[in-house]
Amino acid sequence: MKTSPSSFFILGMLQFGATSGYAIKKATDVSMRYFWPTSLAQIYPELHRLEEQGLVVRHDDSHGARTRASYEVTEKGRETLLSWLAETDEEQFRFRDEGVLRLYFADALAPDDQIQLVRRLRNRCAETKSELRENVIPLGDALAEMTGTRFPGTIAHFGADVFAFAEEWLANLEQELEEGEQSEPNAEAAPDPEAS
Amino acid sequence: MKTSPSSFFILGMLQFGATSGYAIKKATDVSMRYFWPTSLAQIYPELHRLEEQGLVVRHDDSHGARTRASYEVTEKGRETLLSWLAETDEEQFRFRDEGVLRLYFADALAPDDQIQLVRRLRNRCAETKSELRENVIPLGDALAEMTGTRFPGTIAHFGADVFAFAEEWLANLEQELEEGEQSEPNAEAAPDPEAS
DNA sequence: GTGTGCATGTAAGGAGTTACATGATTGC
DNA sequence: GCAATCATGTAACTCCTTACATGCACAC
Repeated sequence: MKTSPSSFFILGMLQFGATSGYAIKKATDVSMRYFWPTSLAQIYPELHRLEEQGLVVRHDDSHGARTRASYEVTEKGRETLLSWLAETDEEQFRFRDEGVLRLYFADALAPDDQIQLVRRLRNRCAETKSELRENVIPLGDALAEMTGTRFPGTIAHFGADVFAFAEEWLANLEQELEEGEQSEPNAEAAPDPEAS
Repeated sequence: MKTSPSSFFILGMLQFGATSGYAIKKATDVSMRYFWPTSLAQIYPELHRLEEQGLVVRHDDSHGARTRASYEVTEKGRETLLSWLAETDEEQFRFRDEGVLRLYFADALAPDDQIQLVRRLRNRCAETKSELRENVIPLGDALAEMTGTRFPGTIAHFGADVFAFAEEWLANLEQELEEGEQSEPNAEAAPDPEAS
């Protein structure tokens, strides 16, 4: 069984202080929802695999009749995580999004539907941006102030700013499409927003 | 068998003029590599499924002893594609990237290694941006001029601009980390670049 | 007493990848 | 003659999701 990015994700979350599978899921839903969504059905088997590999040890943390496991990262686990963090062969960005795929084929739509589609994509960017600004960034900033752990907040800022940029870009595209429709029904391809 | 985004991708590429599975793969490698990468092992079975569903018809286009299939989108296929394009329930953005995950856990690294990591991520953004500007955008622009099909070019511009933005953002972060390391070895969390 | 949240798991299946397997044609 | 490209597929495997299954604890 290979050690995949998901394994490192679990390992990293444990080192950040989440002790149980359930706790990892809770923490992820708040701060990593947009960057590394995960499910309990993936976390639990992964924890078992990490234990088999000796990267974590499992302690029993049951309260009365309610079972609870608490995991601890071993020295080997810490080393493994560190060497993964320092890996120098960064893979290519890949970014599979259904909305972008739709936009790619948008020439098949009527001009009005094209505008609708762009508007929906823009709204989606705006929602994600707002969610990050309102709920995730404050948490990240608080974490940085309390514990000095700053990168979770950095990621939240990064995401919010990128989504804000995408939102603006799509707003420009939307306006262009609207103008094209109004004034020149058979307009030729106008320059794209922020063309380089 | 459900009609997934990948099915629509194949369907859309056929309507754009790619006639065979191999041709779809070639076209994808050029223009959609960063947005919807795919493999032949996915394309061929998908084409068979689309045929079973009556969304495409297969013609034999063999040249002598070399077999070649040529697919044509049916009326039903066109309708299915259009109704997918016009769907109004846009799913949440999700964006799973190993590099971003590393950055999330970067607090575990020494300051110098943090800078190295950010630099690698920035370079990766820069490479993707350049590849899009130099190779993909010209193709998209040419397509728009020759056939009026403009959105493939729009996607290329969008991608290039977003990656350029991310590159700049990471450059700012890198500079901040460098300054923090030089002047204040025990610096508290500095404000993130372009903080909102 | 009932719903919400805590807590841990398994089963089934879809989506996507790499590796394997085969063979024709074209250009050097 | 040989390599690269055209062309089509299958097998095995990983990764990830949804749905299923179970049960405790606490607040209202």
